[in-house]
Amino acid sequence: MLTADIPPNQSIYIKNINEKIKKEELKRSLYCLFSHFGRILDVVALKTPKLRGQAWVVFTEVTAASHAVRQMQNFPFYDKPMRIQYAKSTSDYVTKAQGTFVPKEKKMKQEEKVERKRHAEETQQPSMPNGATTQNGMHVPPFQPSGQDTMPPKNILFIHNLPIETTSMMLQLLFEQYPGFKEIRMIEAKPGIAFVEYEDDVQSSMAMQALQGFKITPQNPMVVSFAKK
DNA sequence: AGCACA
Repeated sequence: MLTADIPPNQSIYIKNINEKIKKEELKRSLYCLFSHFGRILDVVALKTPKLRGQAWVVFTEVTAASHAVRQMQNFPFYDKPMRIQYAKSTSDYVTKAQGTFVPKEKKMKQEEKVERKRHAEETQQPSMPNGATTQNGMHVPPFQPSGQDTMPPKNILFIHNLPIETTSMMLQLLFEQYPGFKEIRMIEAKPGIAFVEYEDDVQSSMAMQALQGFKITPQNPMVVSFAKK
């Protein structure tokens, strides 16, 4: 089946994942990397011979999955570009929630198409060019694909739009929550910006996703990008 | 390349 022919699904299927990454770390990383697209219900990764190097991320909303498929396509993840498609079937997590779950042995023949809900979900979504507001009322700035046509991933983040009274201690409290944190660098002569260094670019990406748009004061959503060379 | 949920 042609990739483009797979109908939209709230679960995405990711392949070409670096197989050296341990399952639990992989799941955590995927969760961090994708959580800003929407609420994630489940992340599935198996290391069996047939399923290694692949994973599924289950969102609550098809539109979140659509954005993830487009914006994270080819994102360099542990040194390999992710290849993302919609999943071919509905996650057990959601069929269980819907009460339509069919246990493994029985689904030899799953012919009875559950097409009912399809068209309602395919309605094209305006692809948040100016950011979006989430269910909990938080404003999320537009996500800049950080791999391909903008800045390449880097272990150092560039932060701007900080309130001028920001101190490196304040930033440290925020950024040290994410693994691989090394240091904050600020320049006296240039208030409102900072550099944050992580051990590698996967870890810096996680922090970027997590803190993108974070407001130290209500007026200043911070803007996080990869530092230039 | 490979589409699962133990």
